[in-house]
Amino acid sequence: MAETEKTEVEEKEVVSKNFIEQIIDKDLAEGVYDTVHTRFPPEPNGYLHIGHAKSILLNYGLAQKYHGKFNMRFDDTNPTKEKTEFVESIKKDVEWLGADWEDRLFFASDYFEQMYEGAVKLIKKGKAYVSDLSADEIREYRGTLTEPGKEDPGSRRGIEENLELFENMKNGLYEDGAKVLRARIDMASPNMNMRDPVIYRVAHMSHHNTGDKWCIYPMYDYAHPVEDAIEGVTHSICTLEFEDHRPLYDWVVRELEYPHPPKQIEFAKLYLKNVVTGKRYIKKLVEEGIVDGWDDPRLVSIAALRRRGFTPESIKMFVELCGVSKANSIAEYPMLEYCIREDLKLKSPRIMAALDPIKLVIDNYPAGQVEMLEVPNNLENPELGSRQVPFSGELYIDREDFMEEPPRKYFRLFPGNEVRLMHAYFVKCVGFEKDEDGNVTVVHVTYDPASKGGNSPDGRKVKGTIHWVSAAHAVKAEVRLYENIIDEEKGVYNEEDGSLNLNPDSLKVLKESYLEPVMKDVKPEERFQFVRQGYFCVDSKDSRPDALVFNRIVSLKSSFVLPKKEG
RNA sequence: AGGGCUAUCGCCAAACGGUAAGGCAACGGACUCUGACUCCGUCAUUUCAAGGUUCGAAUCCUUGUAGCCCUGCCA
Repeated sequence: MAETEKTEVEEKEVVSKNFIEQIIDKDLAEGVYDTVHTRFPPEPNGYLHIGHAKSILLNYGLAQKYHGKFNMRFDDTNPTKEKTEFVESIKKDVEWLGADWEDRLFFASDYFEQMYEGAVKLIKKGKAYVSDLSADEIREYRGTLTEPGKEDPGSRRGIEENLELFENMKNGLYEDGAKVLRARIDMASPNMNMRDPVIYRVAHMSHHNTGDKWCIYPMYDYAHPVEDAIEGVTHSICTLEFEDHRPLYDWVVRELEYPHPPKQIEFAKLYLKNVVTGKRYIKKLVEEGIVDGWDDPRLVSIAALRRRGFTPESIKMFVELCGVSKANSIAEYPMLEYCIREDLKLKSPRIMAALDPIKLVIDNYPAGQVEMLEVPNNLENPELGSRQVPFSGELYIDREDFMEEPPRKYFRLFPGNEVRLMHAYFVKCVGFEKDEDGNVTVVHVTYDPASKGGNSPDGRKVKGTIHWVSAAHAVKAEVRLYENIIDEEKGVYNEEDGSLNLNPDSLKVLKESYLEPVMKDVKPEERFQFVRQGYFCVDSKDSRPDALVFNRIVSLKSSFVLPKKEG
């Protein structure tokens, strides 16, 4: 006991901190901050996917770990892209993942007044000016990656005039695009973001939150640091592509003289190999009816993962396994599969199901007899209790558990072979029937009554144990099996036309599977292991009490591969 | 000489000048009433490359190379 405790402590010490935690530790130690306050700031312009889960869980996890706070904030500064529909779906997804923002749900648009005042302050300091340049002209004046930009004529305006013009912008005197407010920084900066970035634009458009109150809207680079500062965020965590924006972020908090300026830290996004996350691609799949909406179980939106049957715990395990760094990287899907198997292993009951059923007839079983067998729900977790399973002389088994001519090392049913019916009896194959197409329809066996419970008193062994359901008692269900929607051989994108390389077999629907009778009262989102088949989840969208639908979340690992048939 | 960032096993990722953790995957084997689980074993003499500093380098220096990001009135 003392021994194991010691090793556990040692193992804990080995767990190293990621680079963000190291920065936070340093900040705390040096007194830069005395608390940790993070936030998840999505723009409500689409559905969240697995990549967002990393950001959500990272930010929430840090707040928890350091006993700090985590805010939920919608970064809704561009009314042309945002919809209330998305704020609702995002809230649902974040909640489902378990990231609790308590009473701190915010909208950037709630700060429009303060942002406006901040802009006025910049103008008064001579740090911002109104520009008359068109979008095209601004681009021209900006210069290129190798040449410096030119001064904007508006830059020469006096403070009073800028103040007046900016107020006019706010009051709706100008058309969209006629004027912008620019920060005065450095038109010759090697960092393009510092070449007098636009910080306010005119847009006469209704906003999902503020309606028609405003016709000028702040740009991300100006708005974001202000939002963070207002909320008391300490560590503003974002993705790598914003590294070049950090000097601007720092410029804003400095010029606005916030007493406790937040700090931006960038980390690498989470990508999954052979997975589509691009909005326009998914939109196309939905429109073409290739997938059943944004929550199609083959997709990796949070809603899709939820519908497929992934648990929040498994997603959390996955992002933690992936780690946090600044190196662009692509995780492999089997890592996610590992996490859901690991999470469900002890949590979910294990039941028997014949997905692609064929009849098994026990020739010597007393006609009409039914035995009730007591079967544990999870051998590895006794807390899950047990259930009654009816056994009779006519069962369904899976088609793949019988072969007329077995290859070497095939342990299941074939003429003359004896196997165990799980939790029941030894049976020996004595024959089979085929239809006119040559498909096996019925397998005939005889059973050994002495082997009840699954072992023979004479000590003889069988190599195979197969699952079954009693035909007369079985519950019929639809079962959907999934593969990657992408053809993994070819990769995600077609090199010629940029289209997706789709896997035509990504969805396999089994209309007539048979499950144990306990399954008849199952609820949406309930999860089970179907013995030897994988983990399954009751579909929340299509399943009905009288027409059950199951999604396979993930198959079980298997080291068994059918040898190729010679010839 | 535009700027910024990154490079450690097939994939992720530690190591912070003291002699390459761990996980996923894979492969052996044991166990097994799930060909699952579990267990045991194998899997980087070498860290993008080449030089240099040092008793000692993945870590420091030099010079290269490769990849990602930046020229929205998007975020």
